Amino acid sequence: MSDVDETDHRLLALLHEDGRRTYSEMAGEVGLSVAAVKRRVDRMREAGVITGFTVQVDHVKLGWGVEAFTELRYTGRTGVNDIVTTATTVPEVQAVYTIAGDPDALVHVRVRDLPHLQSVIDTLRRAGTVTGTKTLMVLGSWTREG
Amino acid sequence: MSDVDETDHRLLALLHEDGRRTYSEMAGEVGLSVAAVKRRVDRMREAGVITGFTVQVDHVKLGWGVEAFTELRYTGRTGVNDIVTTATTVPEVQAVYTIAGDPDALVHVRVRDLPHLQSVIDTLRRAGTVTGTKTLMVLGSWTREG
DNA sequence: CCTGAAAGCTAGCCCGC
DNA sequence: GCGGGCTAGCTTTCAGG
Repeated sequence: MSDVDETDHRLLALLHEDGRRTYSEMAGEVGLSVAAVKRRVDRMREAGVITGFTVQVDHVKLGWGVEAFTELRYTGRTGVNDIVTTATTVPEVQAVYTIAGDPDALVHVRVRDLPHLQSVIDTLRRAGTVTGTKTLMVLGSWTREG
Repeated sequence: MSDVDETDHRLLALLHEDGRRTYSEMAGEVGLSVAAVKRRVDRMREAGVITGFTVQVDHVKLGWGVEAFTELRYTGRTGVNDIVTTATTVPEVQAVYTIAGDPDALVHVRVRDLPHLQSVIDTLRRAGTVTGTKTLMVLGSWTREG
């Protein structure tokens, strides 16, 4: 398995705060050489511990100010893949979580406004044999290190 | 407001795929000079459209293999801030969403195992005047660009 | 918005422990 | 296996046009 030591965790924490930090800056923080830091980061990418780097965006400033979670319930005949496949093809869907118990899935969506939300929910409702949905409107959110 | 044009959106999409992409690579993609790309990215950071850059991590490989959403319900006397403050001080909490209606909040947690999950839920339950919780265990997840 | 040059960074070596 | 130091080439940065 992946052998991630204390120094690796510190590097991950530094990259979590700022994914564009330079190797030389991190080297100074953890007390290693630039080459050693690069080797550790490369190794974590190779091992799949680091899956990538991304930009964090304020969606409200881009006009996508409405966020919601929709709980999905569907019949026993509907496979999990049907739901996930449909949901992932809807661009407004940010994430899909399959759940043990009730509901069967939780879908995180981000939309421009309420009519837009309604159309997305309608799309989800038509996926597979959905027996019911319940949508939780997000009023405010806090994300670690957002 | 923020004036984000088509080129800016293409830059955001490129950075979303790979937050460590170089300005020169993006310049080639959008057909601008390196300096022009840097100025646009700097401007978006300044405007708050870009809030930061971060690394994406496979938490399962780090031994945090259990993920769940906990719905919280609390009394009218409990302020939203009480819940959010408590939740954000719990390191296992990834995100807190305050919700319109029922439940009052949705908390995304990531833990090592089930006993660990139980202790986190107990902590949340003691926050403010929580009247009830319902935890949705995540079996599988898909995240856009995860 | 582009060009150009200096400073800084990255990526790949070799070497020692 | 781990680390450090080096260098060539690229990237970033900040003038100026």
